[in-house]
Amino acid sequence: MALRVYNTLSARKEEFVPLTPGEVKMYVCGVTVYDHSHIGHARANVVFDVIYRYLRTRYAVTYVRNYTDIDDKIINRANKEGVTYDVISERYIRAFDEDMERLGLVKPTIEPKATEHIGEIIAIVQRLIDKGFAYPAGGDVYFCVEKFDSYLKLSKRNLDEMQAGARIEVDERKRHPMDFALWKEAKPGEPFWDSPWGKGRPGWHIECSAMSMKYLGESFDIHGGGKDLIFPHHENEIAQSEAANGKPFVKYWLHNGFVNINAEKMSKSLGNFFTIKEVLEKYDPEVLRFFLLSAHYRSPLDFSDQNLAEAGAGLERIYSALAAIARFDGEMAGDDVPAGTEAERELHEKLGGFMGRFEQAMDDDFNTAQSLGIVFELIRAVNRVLTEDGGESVAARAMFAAVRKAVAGVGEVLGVFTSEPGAYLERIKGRKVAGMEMSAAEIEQLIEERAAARAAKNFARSDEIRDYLLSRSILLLDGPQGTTWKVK
RNA sequence: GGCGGCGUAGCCAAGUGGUAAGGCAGAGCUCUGCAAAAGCUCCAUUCAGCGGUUCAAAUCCGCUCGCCGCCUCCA
Repeated sequence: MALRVYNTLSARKEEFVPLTPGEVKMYVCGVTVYDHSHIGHARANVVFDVIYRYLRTRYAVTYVRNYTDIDDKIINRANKEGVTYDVISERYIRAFDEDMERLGLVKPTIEPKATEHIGEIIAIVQRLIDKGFAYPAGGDVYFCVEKFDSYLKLSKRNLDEMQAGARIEVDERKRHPMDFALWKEAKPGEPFWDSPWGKGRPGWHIECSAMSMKYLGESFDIHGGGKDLIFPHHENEIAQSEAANGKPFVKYWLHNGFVNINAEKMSKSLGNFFTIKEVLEKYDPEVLRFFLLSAHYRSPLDFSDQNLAEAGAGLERIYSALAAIARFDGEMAGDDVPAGTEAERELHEKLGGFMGRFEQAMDDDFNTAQSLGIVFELIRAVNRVLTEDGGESVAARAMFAAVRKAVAGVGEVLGVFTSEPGAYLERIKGRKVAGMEMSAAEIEQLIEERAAARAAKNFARSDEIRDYLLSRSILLLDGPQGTTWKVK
């Protein structure tokens, strides 16, 4: 089945056909590095990480994700701290890289920095001036939006209406209020690069045009970012790039939805944001990732403790099942092992359609929420075989091996289920225990005491211990191999 | 004011013309000394509301209500 993606430019789902068969060139706007990244950044980056991972299974993908390492906010922060701009940008590039690594993102093919492409930026600005799309004004250079006919085709607005609602301070040197800066003259004390228009630095949007053009060419397949970048950032990128090159810039524009807090957008200006660092102190990175993929990437996603806890419960259910089948070291035996019981037949059926259904979900505009539902269905079938038949049969063992392989395959695309199941469960347990007043050793000791009481049929004492532990959120699980415990 | 999106069970969330996935929570049963976990069964005659198109609509169209986003830096 063919991959279909929602293209912001056409405002609908389209079949994905790369410009060059077999190859995909993809650019995603990274972060402006002036502070720690928050959950909204986590979502955008995880979403495009999954898109990249999925595309990789079918195409030779070149994935570029930039760092915008020169900008007003970086300069402001540097001034506040009394350091140079690059101290700030380097610090937060490291912080971003750390966050992304913890969230299990694969590295893009290329991670260029704006400041390393000043020459390319100047060349484009010059070309735009030569072609009459831009004009110098003082030490600034502006892009002339009226010269670019299809301006606002991505955000689907029109210039006149924009003016009516605009609250921007109009610079006298601009010919049209919506003209935007390609190059900004350096004020005293600001970092600068030499240019034909004097000392200055790039405007906000031009760096993405320069870097995408350099690494992916004048026309490429996919450009991504958060919904809030549609205007003005991506709109202006289109204007600059298409005016300079005289050809279509990007074929498919993909935009992810916001992370909300109480149904409101998480943002710096509202002050209602959580940094990735803070959240990872409380939740396992894989739980956060699982949560971010539990909704379709274009939908808004409400961030709350309850929702994170639910994601954690779901992920734990999957890992528990994987841990339960880990002890069966069955071999892959193909489809020819006859399934005996009804539960085995059900598992066989779920297993047979699994990868196809997963791909179908992902082919429909990267529907990760649906794909997780498919995983849960498989897991239930596994658990059923486990409880009803014990999972000892040759057929069951063979299917368990296939389940492990299938889940690993899905995990490779989604970037979850990548831990060894037992290790994951221990990790989660350890995280919960760390926040409690009881140590694991104390718990183990009480469990031993309870085992002795049970052996002596002293159920009153046995239950007393269990209730006591339960009051401390410790749940006991009696199994054939003895008693284990987990934190509620 | 302009443009855009969303509203599916107690909660989260798929489904965009063919008769409501999945998860969390909850109830009953099996298992168990009793529990827990797991499994099984149940849990939306209905998709914000009202009209319309259609053999058929949560899905298409119109209107109403509610929420949100962009138009200023933002993932």
